[in-house]
Amino acid sequence: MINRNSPATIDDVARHAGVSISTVSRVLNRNVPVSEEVVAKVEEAMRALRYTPRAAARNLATSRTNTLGLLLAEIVGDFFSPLLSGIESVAAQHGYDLLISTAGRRGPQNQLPGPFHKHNADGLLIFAGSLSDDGVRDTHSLGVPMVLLHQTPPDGLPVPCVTIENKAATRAIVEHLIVSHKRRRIVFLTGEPNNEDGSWREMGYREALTHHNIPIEPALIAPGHFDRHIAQTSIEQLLRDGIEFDGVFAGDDEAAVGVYAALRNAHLKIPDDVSVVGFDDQSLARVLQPALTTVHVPIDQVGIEATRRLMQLIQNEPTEVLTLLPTTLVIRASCGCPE
Amino acid sequence: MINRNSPATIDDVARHAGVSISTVSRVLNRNVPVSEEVVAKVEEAMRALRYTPRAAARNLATSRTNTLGLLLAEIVGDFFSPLLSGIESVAAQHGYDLLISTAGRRGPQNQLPGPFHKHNADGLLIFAGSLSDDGVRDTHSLGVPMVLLHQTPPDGLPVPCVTIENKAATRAIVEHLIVSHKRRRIVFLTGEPNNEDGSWREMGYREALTHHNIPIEPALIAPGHFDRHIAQTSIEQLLRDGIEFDGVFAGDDEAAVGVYAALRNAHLKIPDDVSVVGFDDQSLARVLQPALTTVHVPIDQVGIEATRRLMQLIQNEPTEVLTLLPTTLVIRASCGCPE
DNA sequence: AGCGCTTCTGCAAGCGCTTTCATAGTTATA
DNA sequence: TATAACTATGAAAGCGCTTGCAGAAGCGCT
Repeated sequence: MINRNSPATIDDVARHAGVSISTVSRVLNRNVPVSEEVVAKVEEAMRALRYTPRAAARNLATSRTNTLGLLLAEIVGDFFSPLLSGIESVAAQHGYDLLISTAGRRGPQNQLPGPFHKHNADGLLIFAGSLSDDGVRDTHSLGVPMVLLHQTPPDGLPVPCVTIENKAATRAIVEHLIVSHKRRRIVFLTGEPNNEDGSWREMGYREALTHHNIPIEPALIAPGHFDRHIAQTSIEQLLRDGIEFDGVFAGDDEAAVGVYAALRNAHLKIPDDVSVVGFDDQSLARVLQPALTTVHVPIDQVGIEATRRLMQLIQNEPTEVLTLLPTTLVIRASCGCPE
Repeated sequence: MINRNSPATIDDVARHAGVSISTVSRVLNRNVPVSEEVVAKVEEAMRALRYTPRAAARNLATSRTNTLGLLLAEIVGDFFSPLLSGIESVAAQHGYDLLISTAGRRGPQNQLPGPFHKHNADGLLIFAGSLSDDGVRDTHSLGVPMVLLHQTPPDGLPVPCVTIENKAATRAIVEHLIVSHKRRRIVFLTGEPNNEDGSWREMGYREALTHHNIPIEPALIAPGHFDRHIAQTSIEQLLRDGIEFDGVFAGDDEAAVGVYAALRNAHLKIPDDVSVVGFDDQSLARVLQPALTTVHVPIDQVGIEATRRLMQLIQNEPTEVLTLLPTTLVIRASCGCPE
């Protein structure tokens, strides 16, 4: 075997097999008939030379990258693995690779990060909080196929968006507290200011209260930011301020952990003294004692659906602009129901 | 603005700025002096045409991809986010993008998956369970820079490996059970058969027992596979078989969740009746009641160190073959210590 | 003015592949 | 048997960028 320094190219294979490079290319792509005999020869040559085509060259020639870009705010939490695994599976199914990048702690960017500059990925998946409205507008105007996750496009731009049903589920879980457990003073822990999921959940909360003629009390609305420490601090503050409450909608499960801690430190019993509910149905919801009543979010489906939409976009097929995935109530014990 | 269908190329920029494409390239790369005046003209042109260079063309010309490949068995669990976030941060620092692929449920592969075929990434990070020993040998012989995570290379191949200290930490936590809590019949839940972390932990367990003259009882060693359901089933089986024990090393925190569930169902008190300890210090360790005594694993550091090693390899700098990251005992309440 | 330097810029040759077009070889049809 | 109609293959022109080489200025010297 001729072990040259640099890896084999299509030329080497062609020479070894005694055919032209066009033929090798055709064996590689199988888009045009090639005789059995030649295929065998070429494949043998490829094996002998340990040939693998170089992606860059194909990309340049075809002006396609077979790569999807995933842009995230940051890589954290229970959320992330199922989302990514959903995305990866669909991308792989379609023969696409996945390039990942984060906006990091700098917050939403106006510019796409380097890896995703135009034509370095065939399409983009943009997760909430990673690209500003201006950035979305800009990228869209460049004609890059993209879909937004957990974030709606600005100005009604026709950019597909995949997210989950927040409002009705929140309303349902809060009404469960009101109707089944006779709670009247229910704390609402907010998401971060610009978080759309959080805003919708707050609307659901308000609807539930209003529908049952319970006045909305600003003192019961405190920051949670989907963070256990912030949530814990908020609850401790309410307790210290002597504000009474008999229920808590934590914003999400992660925040519920903080609520549990604050309540435990104050020697308050869940659910006897206070009902607590979360949102997301993360794997820790089952682990908490008492088990957390929450809303199940099909986060892997978000990844799957978003990637499907993106594939359609790339293939110029029509696709829905808004995909709202259903969420479902998961009653466990923290609301007061028997386990 | 001339809005042609296809995006601007370096030629368009050169024409617009009245210079040659070489000059544009040099402005792009800043590797050769270019006069201020020309730089300004070119940058203006790039802005006007919304030019962004095409990665494929650069890659082809330079025969570098500026991309790192990350190969995983599957994307699951608490493990994954910090690992990836560590990797991503170092890669980004060095100007590298991250391409992700999973071996999926098919288990370790002999072949690299498509995206990573030679020269489609400048280097590879291979996580335990994603590439077989043959695959590692093969890829290494191709001269692809690579580092292994949580997996040692076969045949003492000089492939850098980054993993964590398992044995001493396991021995320490088991000895803690023996010495501080007078446990004598300690269950060991294993990892999956070929998991190296699991094997080292088992050695640490055996050492601890032997050192304290406690006979090793095969009946106390059962499968845990770092999975809460398998762990729960194993504990339930032991209980059903009437095998007595006063302590459990669960293998990892995830398995500890299953142990908690089994014990709770059997109305056994942790830590009064049985001490339970885990490994990893996942975020749920603090959430369990009682809080889980475990071993802290710096998983983000594994990602960071591995990526650093890979960068050194790519730059032909010398690098360590084995990096063993330290783990530390985290005493909480599940062993019997006061919280 | 002429010389050698140094700086900056342009020319042109690739990088490794795909793909159009033309051609040689085969088979079917009249 | 001549002709049309395919079929499998090859030649060659790109895809958009980098970079070695050479040439053109500009500079300080002699």
